[in-house]
Amino acid sequence: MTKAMNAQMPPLQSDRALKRGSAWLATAGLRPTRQRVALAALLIGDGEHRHVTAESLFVSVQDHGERVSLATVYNTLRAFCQAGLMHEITVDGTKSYFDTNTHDHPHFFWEDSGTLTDAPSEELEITRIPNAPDGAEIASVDVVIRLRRK
Amino acid sequence: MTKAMNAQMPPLQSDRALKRGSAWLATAGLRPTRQRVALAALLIGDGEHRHVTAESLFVSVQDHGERVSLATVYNTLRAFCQAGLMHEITVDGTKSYFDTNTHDHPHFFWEDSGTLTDAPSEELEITRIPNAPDGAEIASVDVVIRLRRK
DNA sequence: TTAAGTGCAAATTATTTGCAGTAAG
DNA sequence: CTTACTGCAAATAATTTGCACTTAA
Repeated sequence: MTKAMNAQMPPLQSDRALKRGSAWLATAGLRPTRQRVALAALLIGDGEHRHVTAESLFVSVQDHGERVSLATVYNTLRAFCQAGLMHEITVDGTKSYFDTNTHDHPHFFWEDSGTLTDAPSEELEITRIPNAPDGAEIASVDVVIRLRRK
Repeated sequence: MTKAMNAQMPPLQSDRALKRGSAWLATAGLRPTRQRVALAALLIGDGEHRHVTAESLFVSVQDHGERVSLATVYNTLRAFCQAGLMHEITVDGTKSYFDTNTHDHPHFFWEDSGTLTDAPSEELEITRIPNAPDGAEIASVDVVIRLRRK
């Protein structure tokens, strides 16, 4: 089956995953359409956090035999971000990454493969941060650790 | 004149600025063409560091009465980065920013205006950083402080 | 003289949007 | 029913590229 092909995005669309996906949508008041439930199940169906691009999620959903258009994947990811279910992360310039973990945390960016993963936030210690200039406040502090293969 | 219009990108193309620009190119072994010297003078002609996008630099150079095509601005910025004269910074997703300060330092990103400025690095204190996973080494640590107007 | 640089215009890539059809509440 | 969602195809936006022309060395 597609299980082996799918190491990076494996949550099967089991009943449990679908149920979790629907619940996740419900917390944000989003309509549980077939497409959204499928995407949600892939994203958080196994309880793990996940980093995807529109394209990678599109491939995943197809691997699972669901018909969802690429435009809908884009629109859905945008809807999830607006609803606060996900966060958009900018590291690459050419494409957008989306993270199901909405807490402020550092990332590893693997420059060779263009992969984004979580960095252990316990191992990051920022003891002082520049003050926001007058009239501004800090919205977020993005920390990206760029990695190159040794 | 254009001086007032040009608060963000003011280095006049004085002899001194042009000379500095040429010297800068020379340090990287880049051919001092008319276009490159003009762009270099705008970028580092007054000794200040600068954050530009291809588009903003294109507008600046035109304000100074120089004929340089947008494609050449793109190609030149890429050449400057490859030569190590500048650094590319990814914060926006839609466009690339280029910084004449090649030292690792934090940035403020003004979300409303899409402006990038330096944050005082003395005020940033990172006392611990996640180790690079096996087989990888840290290429850089990018810190972007996103600001919203209060 | 000759390899590198420049400038168009066309191509590419990621993403968004208009609009007619479909489905959730 | 009625309003939001979906899907296609066309539109955008930033950037790159092919190729004939120019210029620095």
